[in-house]
Amino acid sequence: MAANKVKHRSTCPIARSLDVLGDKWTLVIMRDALFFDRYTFADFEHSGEKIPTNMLANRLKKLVDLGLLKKVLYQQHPDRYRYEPTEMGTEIKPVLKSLARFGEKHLGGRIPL
Amino acid sequence: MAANKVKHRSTCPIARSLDVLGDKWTLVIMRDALFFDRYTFADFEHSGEKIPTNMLANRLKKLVDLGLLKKVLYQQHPDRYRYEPTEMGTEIKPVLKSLARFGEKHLGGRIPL
DNA sequence: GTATAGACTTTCAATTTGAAAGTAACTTGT
DNA sequence: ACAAGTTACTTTCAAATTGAAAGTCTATAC
Repeated sequence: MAANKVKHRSTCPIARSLDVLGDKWTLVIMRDALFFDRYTFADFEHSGEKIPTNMLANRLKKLVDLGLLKKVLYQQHPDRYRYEPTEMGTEIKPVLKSLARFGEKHLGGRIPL
Repeated sequence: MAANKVKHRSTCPIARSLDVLGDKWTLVIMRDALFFDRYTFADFEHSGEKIPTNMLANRLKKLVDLGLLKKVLYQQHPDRYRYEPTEMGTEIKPVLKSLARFGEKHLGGRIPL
């Protein structure tokens, strides 16, 4: 499922963004990658949001297919990869920032730590 | 389920926003209410995204409970209500705009019409 | 050879979603 | 008066998704 193979329900750019980002986990993973320097599977797994590992694996694969994250080899024997934001991935920041503003103002959210 | 009764998975404002907005339909409804002057059940139903009516009813209720939309009587005998954005509801606009930007740039989205 | 680590994958029950049909309250046309 | 239409849902139920838990795989360390 590459970015250009995603099925979109309409031509609306908002609906299209929601087709790929509109769920409970995808943007939380991007938050970790973009703002909290989390890169490995275990990093994301222990981010504090209790994402199930099968969901995490599924979403990481989706994000790589979409081109928002890329796998980078960081160790051999055994080969291990980190997930890093791509150029396109960094463009999710404005979405996360607007969500953060809304959450801070209306949902009592405070940045962890 | 009033806004202050929503269960949040963490204190992170991004995760909290996603707890209430992170699905396929919620923000599409806010898009219609905020940018396309759609107000009635039928308006939302026929917005072109083919939202099932049970999902629409469920999400409208949730959005009213959260305080992002309010029901306004627009006709009597039978009583009929329109859904209008609240002050708080208008603060979703930055989220929608950032999603629209991303969708336009990377997902081939164009505003319908 | 036993244990540990990291990164998943599998299994399966429970929850959510969506397609379709049904209900309810009232108005309009004949 | 009665049938048909309008608006706004609600119900039903099968299919898809989610999530908790356990299992797998590859390799190093002791």
